[in-house]
This record gives sequence, C-alpha cells and structure tokens, in this order.
Amino acid sequence: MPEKPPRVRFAPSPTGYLHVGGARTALFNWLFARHFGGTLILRIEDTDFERSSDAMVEGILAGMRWLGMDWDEGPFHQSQRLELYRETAQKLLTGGHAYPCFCTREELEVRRAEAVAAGRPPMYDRRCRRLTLEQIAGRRAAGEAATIRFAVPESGVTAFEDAVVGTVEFANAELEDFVLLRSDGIPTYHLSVVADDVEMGMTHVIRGADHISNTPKQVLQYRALGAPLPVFAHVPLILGPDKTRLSKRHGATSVISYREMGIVPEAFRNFLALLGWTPGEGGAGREVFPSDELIGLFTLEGISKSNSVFDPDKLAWFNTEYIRAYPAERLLPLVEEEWAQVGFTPDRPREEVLAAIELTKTRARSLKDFAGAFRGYFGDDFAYDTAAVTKFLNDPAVPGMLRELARRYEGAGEFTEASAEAVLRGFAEEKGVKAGLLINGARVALTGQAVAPGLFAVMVALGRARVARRLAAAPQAVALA
RNA sequence: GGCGCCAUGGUGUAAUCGGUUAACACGUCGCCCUCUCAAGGCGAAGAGUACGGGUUCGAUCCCCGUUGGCGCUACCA
Repeated sequence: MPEKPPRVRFAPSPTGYLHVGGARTALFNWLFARHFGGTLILRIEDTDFERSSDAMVEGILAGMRWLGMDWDEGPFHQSQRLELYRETAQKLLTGGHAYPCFCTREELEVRRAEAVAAGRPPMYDRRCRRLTLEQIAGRRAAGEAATIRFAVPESGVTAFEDAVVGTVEFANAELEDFVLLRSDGIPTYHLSVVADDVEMGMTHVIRGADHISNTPKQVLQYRALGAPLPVFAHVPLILGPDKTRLSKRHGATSVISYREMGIVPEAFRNFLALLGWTPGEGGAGREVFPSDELIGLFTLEGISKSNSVFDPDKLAWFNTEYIRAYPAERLLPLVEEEWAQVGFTPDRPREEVLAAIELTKTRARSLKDFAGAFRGYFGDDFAYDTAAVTKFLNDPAVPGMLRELARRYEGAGEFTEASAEAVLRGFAEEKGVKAGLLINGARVALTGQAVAPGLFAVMVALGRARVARRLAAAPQAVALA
C-alpha cells in the first residue's frame, strides 16, 4: 500500500498499434493510479525515429480512449526531451559510471560473431573502458564518433524486489556494458527510461515481464544517479491459444480491431483486467466488474506470476453480458456507430428504437448484430436471410397463409402480445395447421431472421402496420432459390 | 548456448499458518423451458495440482533437480 499518492506511467513505443498486451499494461497502471488516487503519465517512447510514427501515436491514444482510460500528464514525447538524456549521460560520465566507446557497429558485429563461434557469450568486451583520458581526447579530436556505455561492475550481483515476482537477482558478470547514448547523441531505451522515470518521479513501474531482464541495468543507473528506486511490478505476458506469445498470427492483436468486431469497450476492459489479475476477497466468485468496481478492487497483490492465454470465447461471453446488462440508452450511441459504418439510418422514432434495442439486446453476440441481423427492427431497409427463408418458409402454403393472417391484424382493436398471439393461434386452428408453422414463418417474414426474441413481443415492437405489411410481403423459398 | 521468470482441468483463476471430496467462471455435453435462437434452471464430464526426489504425521503450498513454456541476450523498445 503506497503511503503517498503513487505516480505511474504507461510508456508505449509508437512502432505499432496498441496491442492487447500493451493495453493491459496501460489498464493495470490506470487502475492502480485510480485506485490509490495517484497520477498516470503517458509517455511516448519514440527515440527510434525510423520505426516510430505519429500515426501510431494517434492509434495508441485512440485505443486508450476507446477503453475509457485517461491520463493526468502528457503525452510526453521522448524525442522532445533529448536534452535531459544527454545531461543524464553526462552526469553518469563525470561520476565515472560511464565511458565513451569508439568501437564501430561493424567491429562489434564481427567480434560478436567470433565470440559466438568460439562458444563465448557475445558480450561487449569492454575494451574502450580501459582507454586513458589522453586516448579519448585524441580520438575525439580525430573526429571519431563514440557511444556512451554504462560501466557495469564486473562482479557482485544486482538485485531488486519485484512486487509480483519477488526478489530477482542477476550476476553483474552477466550484464554487459550497455549503450546509453548512441553515437548520434540519441539515447537508447535503457537511458531514456531511467532518466524519465527519475525526472518524472515515478513511484511504481508496472510493465510487461519482458522487461525484467532489463531491470538490473536500470537499477544500476538509479544507484549511480543516487536516485531512489521505484517499486517494480512485472506483469506476465499474454499468450495466444497455442501458448506462444500473442502475435498477428493469432488474429486480432490490435485493440482497435476489437472495436471493429463489435466488442463493447467495457467488456474488453473487464476481460483484460482478469487476464493475469484476480480481485481479492471483495470480488470472490464474480467476474463481471464494471470499471468503478475494478478500480476499487485493483491492487498489485492480485497480479499472477504466470503467463496467461487470451481466450476469445471468454471475451465473447463478457461482451454478451455487457450488452445484455446495458440499458438501451447506453447502448444506443454504440449502436449508432455501427449503423453509421454500414450507412444505415433507422426510420423509426427514438422511443421505438430504444424499445427495439431493449428487446433484441438479449440475443446480441456483438454490436455488429444491431447493424446486421437486427436491422429489420429499426427500419425497413433489411434483407431476408436465405437460410432462414429456406428453413421456415419452405412450405409453399405458408406465405399465402401469412398474407391472410396479415389482414386479420389490420383490423381495429387492441394490438398486444396477448391479442396478437390469440389471433395467430386462432387462425392456425382454423387452417388446421400447427401454430409453430406460422410462428416460425412469421418470424422470418417480420425480421428476415431465423433467430429472434419471442414472436409476439417482436410484433408489438414492430407495430401493427409494419407487421401487416411484412406478413403480406412474406417471401417464397422457391422464389429466392 | 548463457542468464532470468513461470508451471493447478481445454482456457482464466481459487484454495487462510502445509490438513479441502482441489473451488468458481468461460468453453464442452445432457436435460428442462419452448414459436426459433440465446438467456435462464438443473445436471455431467474434465485436473489428484508438469515430472522426479526430498522435508514433514501430512504438501498444490517449503527445498532440490529435471522437463517444458516464455522472456532477455542490438548504437530496438
């Protein structure tokens, strides 16, 4: 439990869209900050100019907004904070914790290859670490470019306490003298993260477990800089169904693609939160947690140590749960987005649209359904599903009976679920057919679909006029075949 | 290869100080309901906790080893 309001950050690299792993890292940071009344900082790690782009930054921000996450400071761009990194490198240099290295990329590559061939670990051999001041001055004067490397202690261990994994220890002999500043003066990740995390006063660093091996290199810098260590919390990775790291091969990995699949953002957030984290006592036995509850329940203690597998079925389940639980008013804006995408406009008053959403939402698997299978509830611009027609309007006598039934409904009198049912059942009896035959046929005629809520509820939602019109226009299976 | 992290049903996770018929949810299967399909209700199958050794009266839980998965091993992040 932090005693002071914590300061945490989400620091994506804009070399790709916001993927599910990054989104979960962001979510954990966000939940943590909100739970403890802390501050979430958004920092764009764009020091790799070739691979970074503004479009990716936009995509990442869009993904965060879609998931309902906000931030308190930033976005800061590392590309605009170069001065800080150079100063930090200089500090390390003057403190004797770093040194210039004149080895070229080519030389390094050759030596690495040799080391590997000889069965030695391919670490930098530290030859420039032994350069004298005169040699350095001489080579600088000669115009040789240099990187700045951190001087890792040659013995001993570097350890840190991880909030999820516990104590993690690395032998310093395993750590190479990593590059802090490239020869063009641009910092590497190792330098920029710690420079920023120190300068921005981060109290907790919550990030993917893929960074655990980098952590000792960062701890060494904190020490050299005389800066207090943040609490590290390394979150296990998310894997695909085949238990390998989630990648494009597994299908959708971009957060935005889930929006495009008709997933409700809060459902996705709920699903993501439970991937590698479980609420304690307060959430026992439940899994559906709206955002506020997630915030109230979230602590680092609940983060699990092992990797988790992304299960699309479970996500689909959360999605149906949320769609079903949302009041129509809340669903409407989400549904309208879907309509906009397919160019559909409801031709019914708002009240009726809301009622139709309320009625259909229990069968929705995705928001897409409202712009697809459920279109007939919102307007006359819908199509008949051929499979449904084949299945339930196959009997050539049915359309004729439905036309006749349509006239029964046209008459005056009340039009309620009960009355609509009585009319249909009475009519079926007259004709000597099973009510189910007409009910199933009518469903297709009215909605275009084989699947729908109870028929008489559908009739009431559609209204007498539409019911009569659509029954009269019932398609023939043969005509469509 | 080296180093690091991890290891409970198909999946996500539970299981106070080591003592439970190893629990819940998703998924799967069956039944009920029924005008379709979901939902809902009821029920079932599915792990003896990766494997092997310890420690202990007793280990999912502690220790060691093995195996496996993942990560890191760049002038990427």
